[in-house]
Amino acid sequence: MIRTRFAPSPTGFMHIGNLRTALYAYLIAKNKGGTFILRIEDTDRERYVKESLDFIYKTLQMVGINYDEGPEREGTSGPYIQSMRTEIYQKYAKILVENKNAYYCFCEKNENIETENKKPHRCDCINLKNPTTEKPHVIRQIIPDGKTTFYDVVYGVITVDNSELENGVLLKSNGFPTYNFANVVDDHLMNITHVIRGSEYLSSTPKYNLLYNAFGWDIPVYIHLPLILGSDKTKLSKRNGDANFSDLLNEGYLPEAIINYIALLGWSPEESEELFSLKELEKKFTLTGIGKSPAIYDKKKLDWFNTEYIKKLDFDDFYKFAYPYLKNIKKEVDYKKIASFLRSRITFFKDIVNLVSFIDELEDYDTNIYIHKKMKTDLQNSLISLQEILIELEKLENFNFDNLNNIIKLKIEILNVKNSIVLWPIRTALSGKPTSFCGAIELLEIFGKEESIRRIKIGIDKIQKTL
RNA sequence: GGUCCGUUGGUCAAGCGGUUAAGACACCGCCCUUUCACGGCGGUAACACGGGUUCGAUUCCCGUACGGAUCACCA
Repeated sequence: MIRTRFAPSPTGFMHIGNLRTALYAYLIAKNKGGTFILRIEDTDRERYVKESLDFIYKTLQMVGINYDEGPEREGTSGPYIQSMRTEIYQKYAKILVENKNAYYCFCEKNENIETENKKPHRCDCINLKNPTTEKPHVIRQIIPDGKTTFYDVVYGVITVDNSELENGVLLKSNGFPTYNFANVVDDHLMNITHVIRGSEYLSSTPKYNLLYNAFGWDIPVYIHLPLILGSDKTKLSKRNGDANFSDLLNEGYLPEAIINYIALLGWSPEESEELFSLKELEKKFTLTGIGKSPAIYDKKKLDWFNTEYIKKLDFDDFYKFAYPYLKNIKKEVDYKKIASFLRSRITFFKDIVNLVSFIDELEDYDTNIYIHKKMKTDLQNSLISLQEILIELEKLENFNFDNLNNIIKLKIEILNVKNSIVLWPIRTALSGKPTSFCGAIELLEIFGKEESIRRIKIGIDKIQKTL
């Protein structure tokens, strides 16, 4: 039975990289009917940010990643918040001291870190005969001589010389465990079978193995995930594309689109299909599909997923999301009709604002937009079309699609011209824009008699002035 | 700087000794069409470099270059 966990620390926003780690851990468990656990690693009291816990819960909930065990959802090995387990870590740290796999250390905290010529911490505290534990101290791991080899599912066999490894702190002087230690203890106590985390932990993995060995515990399966980089190939940041879940939501991305996109950042399915719901991902996820080279986060593709998911929305949901933007239209128009035209034309719901702006206000426009090579229109024939159609519109009472369609078809026949020579000028006069979300007849219907005639007259007037 | 990891089109990526080197996004063109969009069809574009191994290397090995990670009483 597979048991995986997502173990975020509540120190900030839910970053896209973290979300992907959560997603993969979830998928790896669910693909095999396993258990997915959420564990909060809040052992750093200084960096603790209260709101970030909410971000974590809310994000997972919104994207549909439900944990089987975790805070508020206790399973067999809780509590799942590390700050509530400090005695456990202290107990296990003492066991290691008794084992001679750890020792009390009274060294000063290493504040100024030099990046060059760093030597792993080794100190004489290890030789102290009867350390007085009343004095401030930490407990450090003892790194034996030799080499450590481990296997990672995506990166393969990796060997590191132990001299590279530090006698790392296990228990801080304030009694809290460090990440490394709490992580190992909890993963064992919670029976985690597969450890899924970012590849930045690759180089500290040997220390974990040494810890497992010191306790005589089984080593879990390691699955390190390639990094996600920004557009400039450096670590994601505000400058190169940013990416935390709530920002993306605010920008107008749907949770389904975000999940689908990040699922494909570092993993590829066996078939070439790319549009997957969470449920489908659960079925299709494979360890062999995980790549090892870093992926660059590119919003262009996310945009595409978003337009796809918007198109997939059923009309009622689409309308629900579109309504806040549609209701800002002052003119009395048929929102649902407009919404139906918008469906395949937006990447974000906020795009509606610009697409629809001409409805309330006919902006001043250049008569050049009447001239369209492919539509075979120029100012002269546009003028004639508008003048001719105006006469008919003034006679027509009910501006419904069929009526409008009939008189326009008839007019086209009488004038004996290409459809577009009549339709393009109408569309242009009504919208005042080179493009619009629907065509001439639909616009006439939306605007109704009075406004349609007003705009066509403006168009006629403008063209006459230009000529 | 030490150690570890990576390198297929602009981006995501298949490939796992012999292929016309998939597919997706983006871009361009054509078709459809009353504009735009949707949809359909097509196109441009890649194996970082140098040595090996091999009958044959994108694929295996070794260097080089470039990129990244890590080296905290942070996770």
